[in-house]
Amino acid sequence: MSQSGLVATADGQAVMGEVMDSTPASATPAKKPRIRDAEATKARILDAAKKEFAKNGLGGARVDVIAEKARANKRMIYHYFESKEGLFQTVLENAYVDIRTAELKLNLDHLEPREALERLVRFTWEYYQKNPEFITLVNSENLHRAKHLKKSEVIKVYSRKFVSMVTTILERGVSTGVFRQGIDPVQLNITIAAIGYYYLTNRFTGSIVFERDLMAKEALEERLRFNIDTILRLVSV
Amino acid sequence: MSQSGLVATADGQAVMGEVMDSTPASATPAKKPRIRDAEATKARILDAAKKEFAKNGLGGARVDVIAEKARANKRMIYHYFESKEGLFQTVLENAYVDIRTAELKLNLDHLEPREALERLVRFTWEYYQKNPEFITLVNSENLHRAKHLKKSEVIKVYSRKFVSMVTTILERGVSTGVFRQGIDPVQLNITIAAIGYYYLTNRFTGSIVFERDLMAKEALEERLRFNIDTILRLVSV
DNA sequence: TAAAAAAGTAACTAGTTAGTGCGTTAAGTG
DNA sequence: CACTTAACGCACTAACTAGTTACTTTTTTA
Repeated sequence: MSQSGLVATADGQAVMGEVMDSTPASATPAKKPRIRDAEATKARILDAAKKEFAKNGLGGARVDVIAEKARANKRMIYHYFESKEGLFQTVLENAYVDIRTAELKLNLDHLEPREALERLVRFTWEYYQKNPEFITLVNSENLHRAKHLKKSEVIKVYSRKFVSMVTTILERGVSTGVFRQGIDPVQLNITIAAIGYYYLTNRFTGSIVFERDLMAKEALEERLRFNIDTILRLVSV
Repeated sequence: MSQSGLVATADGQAVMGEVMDSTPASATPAKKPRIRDAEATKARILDAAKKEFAKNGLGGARVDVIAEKARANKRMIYHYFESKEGLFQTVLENAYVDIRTAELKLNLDHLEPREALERLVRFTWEYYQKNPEFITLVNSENLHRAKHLKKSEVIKVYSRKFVSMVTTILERGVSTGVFRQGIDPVQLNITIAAIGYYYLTNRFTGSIVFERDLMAKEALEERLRFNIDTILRLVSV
C-alpha cells in the first residue's frame, strides 16, 4: 500500500508540474519520499478546483468531483479550506495573483511607450487564451457580486502595482509626445482587458451570432491586430 | 392572446380572491374574465425565470423558486417548457430577440454616420444597464458553450439584420469620407459591445481592483464618453 | 348540457449535495 | 521507542432538487 501511495503522489505532482522542490527545509540529508504530503495534496485540490469551478461556475461545481479529480479525500477539502466557498476564494485569489505577477514581469518600463502598450495588449490577449479559467472564475465571482474578492487584502497590493504600470507608460508617452494628454489609466486598463475578454468569454454565442468561427487561427490573429490598432488609435495624439 | 385575458389575470388570481366578474351562465358574448389564462401564466413564468437565471445562472437557478416567484405551480413549468433547460432556452431566445428588435428600431440609416455610430454606442451602453439580465444570461449561456442558442433558428435572422445595420453605417461613412476603409463590421460590432459589456459585467471585481465605485453616476457618464471616443477614433480616417 | 380538453394543484420520488463524526495511520519529536 | 501531531479515509446525514403521478377544477366545444 505504501508504494502505491507513493506512486499516486508522484503522479499528482507530475500533473501539476514541479512541486517536489517545495519540500520544507529540513536538515535531513536523506530525503525520504513523503507518502503524506500536505502541500502536494493542497496543490492538487486547488488545481482540480480551479478546473471544476471554471467549467461549471461556483454553483455548478461539485465538491465530490473536485475531490475525485484531485485524488484526495473530500474530507481534506474541508480540512484545508473549510468550505466550498472557502476553496473558491483561494482559487480566485490565486488566479488574480498569477495574472498580476505575470503582468509585472513584463518589464515594460524600458520600452518605447507605443511598443510597451502593444506588448501589454498582446500579453493580455495571450494570457486569456492560455488561462481560460481566469475569465470564467472572474465571471463567476461577478455573478456573486465579488463577495469573495472583497475579503482579500493581497489583491489590492497587486492591483495598485498593475494600475501604476499603465500610468507610467501613459506618462512616458505623453512626455515623448506620442500619446495625447488626459487619458485615464483606469479607463485604458479596462478597455485593454475588455476588447480581449469579451471576445473570448463570448466566443460561443459570438460564433453563432456572427456566423463565423471566432476561434479559428486566422480569426484570433485578426482580432489581436484589431485590438492593438484600437488601443493605439485611442491613445495617439 | 386576448387583451382582456391578460388584464383579468394580472389581478384576477385565484389566490387574490377576485370574484367580482365571475358571471357563470350569462351569455355575455363580450369578455369573460378568465381565471385560468395560459398565456399570462407562461408570461409570468418567463419573467420569473429570467430574473432567477440572471441572478444565479442556469446551474444555480432553482425551479421551485421560479414557480413560486411566478405564482404558478411547478408542474406548469414542465407543462409549457418541458424542462429547466427548455425554459432557459426560451428565456435566452427572448432576450436576444428583445435586444435585436430594440437595436433595429433605432433607425440609424438617416443619420450622419458618426452620429449613427455614437447613438449605437450609447444605446448599447444604456440597454445593458437597463437590462442587466441580458448580460448575465449570455454569460451563463457561454459557460455552457452556447448549447441552447445553437438550437435557435430565429437568432440568425435577427443577427444578420443587426450586422448589416453596422455594415451600412460603415459604408456610408466611407463614402462620405469620414470613416477610413477596410474596417471589419463584425470586429467593430464586437468592440462596441465589449467596451460596455465588460465594464458592466465585471463591475463588482472591477470596483475592487481599481478601488473606485464603477457604478457611481459620474463614473458611468465618464465611461460612456470614453467609449464613444474610443469607437470614433477607431473608425476615423 | 354533457363531454372533451386544457389549466392547475398537492404530494411524492429518486437521486444529489455540501458538510461531518469518528476512527486509522504515517511523520515528526524528545 | 513512546508519544504527540497532523494527514487521511469511510460511511453517514439532513437538506435539497429536477422531475412526476394522479387528481381536481375550469373552459371550450359539439
